[in-house]
Amino acid sequence: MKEILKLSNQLCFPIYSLSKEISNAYRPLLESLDVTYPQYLVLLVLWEYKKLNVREIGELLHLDSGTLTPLLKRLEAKSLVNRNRSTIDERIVEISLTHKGASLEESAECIPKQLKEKSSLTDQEQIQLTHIINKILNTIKT
Amino acid sequence: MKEILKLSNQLCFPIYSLSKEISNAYRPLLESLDVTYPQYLVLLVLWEYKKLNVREIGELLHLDSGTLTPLLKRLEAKSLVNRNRSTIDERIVEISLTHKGASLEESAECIPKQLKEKSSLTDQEQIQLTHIINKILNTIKT
DNA sequence: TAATATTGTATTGTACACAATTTAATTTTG
DNA sequence: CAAAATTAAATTGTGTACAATACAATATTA
Repeated sequence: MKEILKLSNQLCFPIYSLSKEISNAYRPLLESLDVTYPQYLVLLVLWEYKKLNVREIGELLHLDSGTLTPLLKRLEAKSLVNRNRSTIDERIVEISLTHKGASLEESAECIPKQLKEKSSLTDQEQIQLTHIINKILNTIKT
Repeated sequence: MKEILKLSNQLCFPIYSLSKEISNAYRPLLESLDVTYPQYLVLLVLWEYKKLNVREIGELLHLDSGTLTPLLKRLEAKSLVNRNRSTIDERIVEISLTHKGASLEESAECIPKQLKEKSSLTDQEQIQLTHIINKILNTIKT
């Protein structure tokens, strides 16, 4: 058995596991909002930027249209967002919050703190972690 | 706009992005083996442990039967693993490597180094990262 | 030992995630 | 200005991921 191929020697695996566990940790917190974790991320950027088209959301969240189109349709079905084709450039679909979607921000406010408590990290560790991850992200992109 | 809900203030998001980018970074390297990243993880544990049942693989990789059953069937269809129901306890399905699956380890040997180069991390940073991630993983599990 | 509980896997349903392709609209350029 | 190139979404197909459920086999216990 090649030592280098042992699971415990893979850097990728803890990251992969952690990402899944984070989604799982969000699930109960997002239940009251009736959204999934990726849907919550879309709401986050819409609360921040008010109005974005599909491409812009994809750039912010690193998601492509094959993921976003059905996800946004589900948010639309829940009356959380509006999907409107731009009249200036009809290729573009503008996504905006409905009143209901915008008002959900109030209920979401308590979520980040709850997650941070679950993570049990010190501020120092959180800064280190973000720094290292961003370093990888900046170089890994082909 | 609540500052705490800004995307850039979320710890979860870089982890989520990084996990996806790692899968993407593996894709071209795994193409020659004709496996996906989760399939590669299954092969990793099989190369290490030789023989595991479905439950054991799930515990090692934090995956449930709903994910593993079809994934293992795909590996079986590629003639990389055998699925055999245990004669001692017929509920158990033992997963073992075929000759082809075992021999793939040779070709995989070069992959971890290539990934590590893509990450551009120093050994020190890699240790820090693993440490912090494991700290979160140990506490986040409900 | 018969009734009950637990265990291990499979199945079903919903929701990402991304490659590849398609379609329509806009821009570029010859 | 028309042909070609580019752009933005949507669609299709494959493959995870997980909750919930089903089901059969084994273990427990009254």
